[in-house]
Parts: sequence; C-alpha cells; structure tokens
Amino acid sequence: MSRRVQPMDNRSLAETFEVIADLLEIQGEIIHKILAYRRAAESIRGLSRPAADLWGAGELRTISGVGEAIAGKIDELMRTGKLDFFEKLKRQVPVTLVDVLRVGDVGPKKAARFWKELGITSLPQLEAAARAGKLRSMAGMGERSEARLLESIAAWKARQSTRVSIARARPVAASLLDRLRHLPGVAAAEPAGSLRRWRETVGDIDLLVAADKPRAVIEAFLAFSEIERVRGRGDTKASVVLANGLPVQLWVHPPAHFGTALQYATGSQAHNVRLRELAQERGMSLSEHGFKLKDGRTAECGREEDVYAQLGLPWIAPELREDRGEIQAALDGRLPGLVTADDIRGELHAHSDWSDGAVSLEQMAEAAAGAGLEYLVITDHSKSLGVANGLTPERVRKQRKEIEALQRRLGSRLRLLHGTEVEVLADGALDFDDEVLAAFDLVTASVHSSLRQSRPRVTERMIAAIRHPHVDIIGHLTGRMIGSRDPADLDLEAVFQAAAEQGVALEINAHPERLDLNEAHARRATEVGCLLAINTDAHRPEHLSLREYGLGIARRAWVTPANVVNSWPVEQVLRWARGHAG
DNA sequence: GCCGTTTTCGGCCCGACTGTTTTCAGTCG
Repeated sequence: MSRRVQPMDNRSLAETFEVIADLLEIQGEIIHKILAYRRAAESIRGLSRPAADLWGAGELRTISGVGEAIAGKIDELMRTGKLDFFEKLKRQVPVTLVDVLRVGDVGPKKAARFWKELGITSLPQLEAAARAGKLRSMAGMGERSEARLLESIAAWKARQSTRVSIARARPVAASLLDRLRHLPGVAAAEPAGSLRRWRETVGDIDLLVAADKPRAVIEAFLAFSEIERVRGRGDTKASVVLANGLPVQLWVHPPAHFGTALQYATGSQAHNVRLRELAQERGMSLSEHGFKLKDGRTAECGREEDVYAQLGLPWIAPELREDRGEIQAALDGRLPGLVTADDIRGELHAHSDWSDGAVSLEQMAEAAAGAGLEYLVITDHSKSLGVANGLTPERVRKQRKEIEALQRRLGSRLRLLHGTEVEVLADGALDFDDEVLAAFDLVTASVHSSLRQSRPRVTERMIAAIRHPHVDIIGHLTGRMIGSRDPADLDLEAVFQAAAEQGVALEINAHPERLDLNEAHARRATEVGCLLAINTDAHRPEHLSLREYGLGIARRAWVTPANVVNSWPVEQVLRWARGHAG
C-alpha cells in the first residue's frame, strides 16, 4: 500500500490562507494581495463540498477568488500536505505573531512594530511588555494605549472562544431591542450582523436603531444596567461589553437612510464589498449613509429594498448575504424563493412521555395545534435506546391505540400520526423488525451510539439505513453536539447520493445544540437532489419554537419549500412515505 | 493575487472612532 497524504479539509485550507494573509500583512505586503488570500480563504470556508473533490476534478479555479497562484498552492497542499511558500514565510515572520492580531486594537502595523522595535513575537510577551510599561516608549503609543491594550487582552482571554451560539445571543438581543424601541425618539430597532443573517454562531450582537437624534439614544443605551464596559462611543455608534461577556455594537441612524444603514450593518463584509463594487460600476458610491451620485447629490434609502433597487437588484434575504453567488444570482433573476416559517405545515420528529419526552401525547398534540401546525408525527425512541425508555413492539401497539383515540378527540384541529425514531444499530440494522416498521405512518432512523466508527463502517451503516425499504427520514445525520460531541466521520457525498436515489429525506435538526445537517451539508444535499425535513426533535412543547434555528440553516443553504417534506400537505407526505422506497 | 460588455493591465468599499496627534495613521466593521 502506498502512503498517501490525507487531503486537507476545507477548514484547514482556509486557515492556512488566513495565516498567510496575516503574515504577509505584518510583512507589509500590498493590501490587495492580502485581501486576495482572505477572499480565497472565505470562499473555501463557505464551499458546500470538499475542496479535495474539486481538486481531484481539476476544478479549483471555479472557486471564487482562486486564481492560478492560489490553485497551485492548494494543489501542493493536497499532494504533499505542505506548502513551501508558507514554510519560507514562517521563517521570515514569527507565526506566533498572528495571535497578537486576534487581540482587539492591534493590527498588522502595530504587531510589526512590537516585533521589530521591541522584539515581541507572541501574545504573552506583549502582555508582559505592556505590564512593564515598555510600550509607551514607542512613538505614537502612550499610557492610555497601553491600558487599553491590556483590557483587550483580558477580554480576549475571558472570551476564549470568540463566538457564541445564536440561540444564546438571540434572547439577549431581543431584550435589548425591546428596551431600545421604548426609548423616546426611536422609530425602529432591528438586529443586524450575523444575528440577522442567522449564522450558527455570532461573534457579537449588532443592533441598529432609527432615530433623528442619535446622540440621545446612545446616551440612554450606555446607561443600560447590563453593560459592564464601554469600549467606544461616538455620535452614531457605541461599542460595549455586557456583564455576561457578550460584545454589543449599536448603530443609530436617522430613519431617512435606515435602509442603507441596515444593509451596511447586516453585512456580511464580503457581501457589502461586492455591493459597493457594483455601485462603483454604476457610477455611484455606496455607504451606510446612502448613494453618492455623480452629480454630488446623495440618494437616501429609507428601506433596505430601495438599496438593492438602486443597484437594479431584487432584495436579497440576509441569510444569503455571504458573497456565495447571491449577487450574481440576483443580477440573473435566479434568487431562490427561500423556505419560510409560513411554509411549514407539520412536525415530523417529536417525543412524548412514552419515551424521553417531558409531556403526554395529548399535551404535545395540543401544543402543535396551538402552534398552528396541521400535522404532528410522534416519533418516540425504539427499544435499544434504554436511557430514553425506548418502546418495545408491544408498547408501540399500545401507543398506536392511544394515538388513534386521541385523533378522534382532536377532530380536524390536528392530524396526529404515528411514527418512530428507530435506532440504527452498530451494524446498520434497524432496532425494529420489518413488520413493526411497516405499521408506522413515518419512520425516522437515527444514530445515537457508536458514532466513532471508522469512516467506511459508519458510512456503510448509514447507507444501509437509507436503503432500508421502510425508512423515510434520517434524523440528525452526523450526530454532532455543538461544543461537546464531534460529528461522525461520514463520507457525505456517498450518503447524499444514496439518499437522493432512495428519495429518503435528511433532517435539519433545529435544536441549537445539534443544527445537524449544518448549512454546508444542507446546501450540498440540496444540490445533489436530496429531500429535507426541518424538524425540532421536540421533547417538550416549548421546543416546537426552536424550528426558527433550523429554518435559519435551511435558508442559509438556499433551500426552497419544494425540497422540504414538512412543507407539503399531509396527504402528500403520506404518499411519499408509502411510495419512495426502493 | 484576482479579475474583466469600458480593462489581459490597472484597478481593487467606505466611513467612524481612537489616541496621539498640530493633520493623521491605525483599526474595525
């Protein structure tokens, strides 16, 4: 067997180019070359399939921002696992300096001066020098800069991980927005940034307020009790850190140009750059204040729709604004009609107290009806999942009787269906016999254990489940738990192919700790032709509202309702469940 | 380093805030 280098994954590849950009910037290379590396890194990070596949197919140049030189570097990394250019660069600039850049208020220019003038090559050295008062000896640095830097280092350490789950940030933002809306003179207050784009994690909370007297709003905001530290404040914006450690940015703009301001504050930065380039091509200059026209006048936009219209574009949903082809799609009139909360008619994955759910069948049914759903599939666990009180075939039969009785009481308010979340056992077999499975209205198959099997084994196991004639949906495909459990090492291309062939749907599990499929997987699955289900995996009534996080993933993955089985009428779902199996 | 119905060469988004500044560079989003 020949020894082969494991092809680099997208994330490592992107990180490599990001570090290259940082080192070049410290070295004083021209900014546009640096931005080219960053743009390529961003594109690679956002790819829906492994760059290794594109490399194998000779299609690296189809990646936006990847030209001849970077394609050559990717090729070298894929073939040898190393990059000569990078190794040489690291001998010229200490690579530990990139940590220094992660600290706020330190950019490439200062990092280079710390290194060249004081011999500082790492973050601990920088901190020690600041404490010893050695930085103020440098031109342009004073005591205040030194103190501010120490604060930044402390904040960076306290945060450790620089991003938090959107599910943690959303309620905090909602509470701040509610209070901002009640301030005098405030016409509107909206979330912006990655929060509005529904990224899985956010680095800070960006908020935008419309008011004619920005200063007064900023003053009032800075008095909010949950603010621990003010990092900056001006006439139109303020930057603070809350007591819970979350950074918050507030922008305040007059209602007259709220549209351009909201567009700007929503980002992403890459999307904004593209949009501003487009404005330039059209002979205008776009900023948060409006469009500067050739004749010197400024065209203000009160609504975001007007910003895009000024450029001849339809409004682009925030979830798409990542510079992943959305602007070209808008120019070509082929933006996807994204799935919305209103499209969702039913929940296909929910538990009751028959297994590990918190409430009775009736309470779940009432909650689903109350949430406006047309149908609910109860999918309690199967017998092998002992920790979750999985059902035996005998209890399955009893549960069906109870569901039938409950359906009679519910009448036309809700269609209640009997499903299962059946275990995919370690060998790929299912935890119920065919006869038991055949009686369910809908079968979701999931993996909860033996997630660490080798790639070939776990892939084969998953494909066996997909090919099982009674399986309709694969639940939380990779099994990852954000921050606590790694995803199974699946060959996703093979899994997506099998699911598409069988007409089996893949779940986007909306629970904020899962979000599985993630957005890249969901986009690739859609490209391959897979059906999806946006489910909450509700274990109690309140969980039904978690669907918005799954919708965020789906929308960021360019998913339209046609691909989402639980946007279909119940009869269509049942026809599909009976008919797709191969 | 990338890219192209104004270009294969000459461009590459725009403005606010900070600190140390007599006019601006650096950083950030």
